[in-house]
Amino acid sequence: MTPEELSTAIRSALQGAVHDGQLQVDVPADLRVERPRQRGHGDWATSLALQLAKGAGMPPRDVATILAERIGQVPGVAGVEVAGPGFLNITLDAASAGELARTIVRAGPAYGTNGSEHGRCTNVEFVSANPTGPIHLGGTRWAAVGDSLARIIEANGGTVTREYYFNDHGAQIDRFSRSLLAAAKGDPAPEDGYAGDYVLDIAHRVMDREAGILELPDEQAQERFRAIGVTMMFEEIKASLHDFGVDFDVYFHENDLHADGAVDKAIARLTERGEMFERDGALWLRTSAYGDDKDRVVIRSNGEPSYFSGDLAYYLNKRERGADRVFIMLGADHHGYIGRLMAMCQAFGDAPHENLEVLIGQMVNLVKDGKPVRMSKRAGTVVVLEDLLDAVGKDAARYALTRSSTDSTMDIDLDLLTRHSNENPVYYVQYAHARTSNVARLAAEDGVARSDGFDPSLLVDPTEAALLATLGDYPRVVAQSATLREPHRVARYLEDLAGRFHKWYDTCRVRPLTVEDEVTDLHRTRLWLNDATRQVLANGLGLLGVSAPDRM
RNA sequence: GCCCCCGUAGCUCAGGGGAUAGAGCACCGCCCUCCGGAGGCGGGGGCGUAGGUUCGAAUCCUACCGGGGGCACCA
Repeated sequence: MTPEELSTAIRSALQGAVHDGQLQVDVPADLRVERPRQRGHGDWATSLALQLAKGAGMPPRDVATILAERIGQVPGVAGVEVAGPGFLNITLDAASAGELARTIVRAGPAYGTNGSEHGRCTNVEFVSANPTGPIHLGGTRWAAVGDSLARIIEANGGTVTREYYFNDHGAQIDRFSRSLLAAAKGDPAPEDGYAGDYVLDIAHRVMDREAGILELPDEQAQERFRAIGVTMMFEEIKASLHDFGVDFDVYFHENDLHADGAVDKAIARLTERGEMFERDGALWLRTSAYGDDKDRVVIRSNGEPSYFSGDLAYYLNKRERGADRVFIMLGADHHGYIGRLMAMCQAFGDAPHENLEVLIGQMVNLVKDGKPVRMSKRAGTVVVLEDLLDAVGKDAARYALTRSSTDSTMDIDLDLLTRHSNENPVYYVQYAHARTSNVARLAAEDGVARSDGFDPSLLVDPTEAALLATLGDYPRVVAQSATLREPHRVARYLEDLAGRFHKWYDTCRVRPLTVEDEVTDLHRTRLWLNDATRQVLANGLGLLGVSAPDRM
């Protein structure tokens, strides 16, 4: 029995009590069972009676008693107990609980998925780092989290477009190309330019590609450096993201919005809607009408479009390409941007926080010996995606960046990058998966086969009940991670599951102790449970973009 | 001044109102003649402060304290 099935059964029990006049309450829309923290409080618990007591005009324990009697009749429920102020603690019979192992194995990769996002197309824009250098830690965090979130929404049945906004239009590109030119000439980097070995590296590669580029007049040379250098940088970013397991469906160039008239179109649309106005020689969007602090310039008084103009066009473009919902993931240093983006959304006639969501992630700090380290090119403490990848590998890097909430600033310890340590919880989870693989392999050698027997009533060990209950939680974790946009919940869940598995493994053998011992249904049934665990670990790790190794 | 995020164990962090607040790491002590000890068992220690809402608050609200990040005709 899955927790969903149990919840449904409880709902029926409640409806029955209402129907028979035992209780006079509204049946709540959200009715669910929870895993009690304490052992001894049953397999599942609900505080339903406590919630209903007031409306029913009865003491909570009386409500609980009425419900307990009815829930106790549900097939598969071994016992119901009224506890404390009115909790209902429910124990399933082993057979009913154990059936879940077979359900999971049969569902395979589909276990935990659902259709709640079916028919909805979400455009997820993340990373979007400027092509003026490698991806820093902040962008790396978004790469991991954004890709996971995309996977999770897909697991909820949604269609996702992963999108990278490639900012190749404005002043920072000029600074980058001037920096390349300066580096090529052996001059120091411009005041407001970019420094670092990678600039010199790109400059050299541009010169290799285009011999004689330095013979050109500065202006033309700079333009060549821009065109070639930006493309090279872009390819590098793409390649390192790929190595990180993140591939975008669309790399969108800001330049195109300006070149193909998309900006003009967006402005025309907003003008039609009466949202634009002129002041001081500039063209403005009246974002203050929709909650923004102030109005925002779209075309500057010098005739140049502002950065914001690209956002207008880009949003419209995404919607016209079929996105029902647009996610934009930004660093905390951009939180001040939310107001104008939401106002823009509304100005287009869309629903803010429905058609558009801005997800803010806090910063990543570099730490050494518990002390913050400023990222400094001179000190060699700039850490980029490749550094993290080289140091700990894709799995550990992605896991570490995904396992905590994006609401918290994150510290990355510099020592981790040099120590190659096994402290990462990812190994705990991966090891559990490797163990399940090992057990399955050895069981097969011993002639233990799932197909020969399955008797879930044999799964009576407390560690088996705990493992089963945790396995049953997985679908809700996937659903909740999606609705809250919080991939870290999957990671935390996997750590819990891995722990339950390790404890079970320590207590319950899947294979006979020796070759002389007979293979029984207990062994076979436990193999089902082992394989179910393996499946869920693999499914969950997949959502994080982390591999599920058979050996470590 | 205004806005956003955070403050939970020595450290890094989970805990979207529920029972005795958890995990990893670190520290101490144990556990395979038995599926991989990258494991398991036990121990010490914690919700920034003060109010409020609630049968019940780490969780919701308010104020304050502390830390981080923002408040451009820059991108």
